[in-house]
Amino acid sequence: MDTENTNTPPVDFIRAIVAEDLKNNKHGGAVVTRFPPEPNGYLHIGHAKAICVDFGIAQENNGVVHLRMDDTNPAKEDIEYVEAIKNDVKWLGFDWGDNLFYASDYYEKLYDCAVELIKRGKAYVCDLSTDEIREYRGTLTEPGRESPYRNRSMEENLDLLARMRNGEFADGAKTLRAKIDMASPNMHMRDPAIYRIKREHHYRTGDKWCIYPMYDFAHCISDSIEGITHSICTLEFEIHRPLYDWFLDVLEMPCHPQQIEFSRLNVTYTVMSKRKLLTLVKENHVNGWDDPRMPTISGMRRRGYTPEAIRAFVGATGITKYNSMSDLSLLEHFQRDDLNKRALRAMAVMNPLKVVITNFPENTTDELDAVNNPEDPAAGSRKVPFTRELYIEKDDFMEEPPKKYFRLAPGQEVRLRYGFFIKCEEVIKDADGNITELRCTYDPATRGGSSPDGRKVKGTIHWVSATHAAKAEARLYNPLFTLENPAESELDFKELLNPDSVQITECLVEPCLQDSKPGSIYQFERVGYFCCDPDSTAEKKVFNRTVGLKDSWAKIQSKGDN
RNA sequence: UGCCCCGUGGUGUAACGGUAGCACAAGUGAUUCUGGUUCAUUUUGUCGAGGUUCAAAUCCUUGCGGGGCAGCCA
Repeated sequence: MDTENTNTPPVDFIRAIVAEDLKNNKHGGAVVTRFPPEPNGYLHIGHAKAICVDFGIAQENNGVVHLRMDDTNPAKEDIEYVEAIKNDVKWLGFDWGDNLFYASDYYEKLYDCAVELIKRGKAYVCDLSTDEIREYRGTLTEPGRESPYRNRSMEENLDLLARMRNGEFADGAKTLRAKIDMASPNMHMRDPAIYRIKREHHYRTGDKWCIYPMYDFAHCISDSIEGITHSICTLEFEIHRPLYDWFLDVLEMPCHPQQIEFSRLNVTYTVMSKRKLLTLVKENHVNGWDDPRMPTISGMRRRGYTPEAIRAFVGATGITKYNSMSDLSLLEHFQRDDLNKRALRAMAVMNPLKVVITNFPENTTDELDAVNNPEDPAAGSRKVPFTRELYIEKDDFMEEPPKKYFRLAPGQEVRLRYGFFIKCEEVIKDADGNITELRCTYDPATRGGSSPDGRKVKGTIHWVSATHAAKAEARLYNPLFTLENPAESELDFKELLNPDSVQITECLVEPCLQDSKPGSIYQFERVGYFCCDPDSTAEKKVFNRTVGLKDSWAKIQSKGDN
């Protein structure tokens, strides 16, 4: 029974195919998948989906996953990328065990297959140039013409291929082509090239080869060699499937994996094409592949995204066969969901406004208890120093507050988180009328945050001690990844990388953050989730904002404006 | 205007001829020492037209719409 033509429901259609194959004992009960990136760039969130699918399907069925570097184009590939790929896959939480493979390890076998193809009269060496081949290929609506070299004898083809390999011909002078059907409505079946001459140093095989196999030829055979049962890939390879099957059939390979396609992950506001990401890196629009603005796995890691959140996002996004655009807010949801449970809380003031507690003694520090994570009692608590001079967030004070503003205002009382109730008594301004300082009084009876007389306060704000706070740098990436408005066709980097894509702010953080290590993630209370960046120094920590907290006040405000 | 794939709320996805459900987003209310979290609750959908059937998101025909394919890239 051909599972392909059975009416499987769209969701989990891959699972359905695998289950059917298992039921029919198609591969002797085995499930072997593979994740086959080309090491020509860093992995991005789109690859995360492929990784989750490949590993997920295997794990569900007690199968194995091969990590295979699809390195058949020496011009683009590099060892740096293979290391990054391994690192990122591991970080995402997947383990390929000993099953690390390289297509370049199969070059000899692939060559033998090419010879075999010639012997079976299914391939020929063609002398047409690139332009001529294109011309002979025909168009989408017209059939192509056969190459004048199509009917060379087997002996001549064998000899020519051997000489191609020996480097007797110039780059591009000849190609080995599959002999299929120049009139096929599928352009990929019109005698596709399977070997090209390319004198390029390969990062693994060096200069051993001057001919390299093409994807369509190398991929199916690599799959077959490795005993892959289900070759899962993205939709754009759908039209390649007849060719995938053709090679394996003609060569009568003992293992014939089934290629299954699903749709790529697309996320709003982000550009996923490796070519574009490479351009961003190469032209220094960003600071490398792991720039926190990049939608790469390494960029997201540096930004503070967690593997758990990414996996949950990918899981929620589903597997289908139609192109879709997933909302970034879904990713952010899973990120908040994960971090809310795990991230330690800390107080950090992004835009400081000085507050003097006039009735608090000078040169005195009160050590207050602060809960590290209200969602996780096991996270314990810490001491936060409270002094006469503090900083609060500028936004947390309004001289003329609109209705429903719960924070500090002249004569109004708020709670300092884990601290005291304070009341604003006086607003100090400079000559230009800018607010420079607030003079407040505190209620000593409210130590810890609640009043013995049962008095309620609507707002709770965050703060740091002016004498104990540490200076830090906050990097706010807005709104997300690289792009404000990803163009589909060509990149206009000036427009894409809006000037606000990084906003660097000096901020003040509570002293405990001096000990934070790169990679550690905090929730700055009422501000957002921040990840300590490797750029941090001993004196000054750098924090990348992962994602902000939900802000219902912004909504209230914007509604008021309308 | 060739061939292939695909159309379910704003978005992403379920429902193998039998009650169109879930999540995100949005709205409302409650709780809260984070305007966070949590809880409750509301709104919005089968691309159109025919057909088969007791019954269609599902099967058929057709129209419309979206995507892919003319690298010696993967």
